[in-house]
Amino acid sequence: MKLATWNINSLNVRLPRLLGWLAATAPDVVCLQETKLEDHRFPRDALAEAGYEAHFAGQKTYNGVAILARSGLAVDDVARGIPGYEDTQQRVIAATVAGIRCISVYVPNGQSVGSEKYVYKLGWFHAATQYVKAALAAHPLLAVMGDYNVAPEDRDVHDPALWAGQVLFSGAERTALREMMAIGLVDSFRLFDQPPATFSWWDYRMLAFPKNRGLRIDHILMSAALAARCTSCRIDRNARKGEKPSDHAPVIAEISD
DNA sequence: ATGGCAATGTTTCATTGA
Repeated sequence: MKLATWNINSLNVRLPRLLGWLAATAPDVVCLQETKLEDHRFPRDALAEAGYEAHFAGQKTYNGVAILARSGLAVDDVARGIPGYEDTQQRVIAATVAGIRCISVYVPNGQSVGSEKYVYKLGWFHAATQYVKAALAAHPLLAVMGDYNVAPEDRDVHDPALWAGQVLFSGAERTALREMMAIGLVDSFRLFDQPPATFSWWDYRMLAFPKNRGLRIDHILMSAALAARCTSCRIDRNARKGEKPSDHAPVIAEISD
C-alpha cells in the first residue's frame, strides 16, 4: 500500500504531470492540495481512465483538496471540511480507503507573522487538531497527509537562521504542529534515515530549486498503529523537475499489508 | 540538469502563495 500527498498548485495546469506521475509511481492513495478547481471542472473522467477514483472539495482560484484512490479499493465515509468549523475555504477532505482513514489537509499559508492570515492559520490549525483527534479515536489506522505550511525542525529548513521567526517556521506554527502530533501522530518521514537537506517545497524564484534552498512543509503523519506498518517514507524530488513543475514535491509512504 | 516566479481572475495588472 503506497500513500502519497502532493500540493499540485493547479490541477488544471498540472493534470498531464499528475497522470505521468501516477503511471510511474503507482500509488494507492493520493492526497492533493491546491487543485484550484470548482467541483464541476474536476477531471474525474481523466483520472478514472488512469485508474483512480477521485473525491474532491474545490473552489475557484484558491485552495481545493482531493483524495484519489486506486480503482477497486474500497472507499467509505467521504467527508468534506471540518465539522463545526465554518470555513469558506476548501482545505480538508477525508475518506477511508481500504480500511485506512486518510485525511487530505491544506493548512493556510499564513502570509506573514502577525497578519490576519497568520491568526487564521493558527485558529484553523487548532480546529483541525480537534478534528484529527476525533478521527483518531474512531480510526486507529489514520494518515493525515498534506501541505502543513510548517517546517517542524531546523533540519527541515535550508537556512534556519534566515527563517527563524518567519512564517512557515515561527514558534507558534511549530507549536501548533507539535500539538496536533501530540494527540498520537508521528512524522512518517522521520521514522527512517533520510538524506540531509531533504525538502518538499522550493520557491519558484531565485533558483531556489537548483540551489536546494527549500523547506520540508509537506508531511504524512500517522497514528501509532499505522506507523508500525510503515516501511518507508521519501520525498520524490524528481517530480519538482522539468517543464511547469509544481513548487512542491510529493511525499510517498509505504505500508505493509 | 534542476535554472533566475507562477496561476488566476478582477486580465495586460493585482492578488496570493510560501
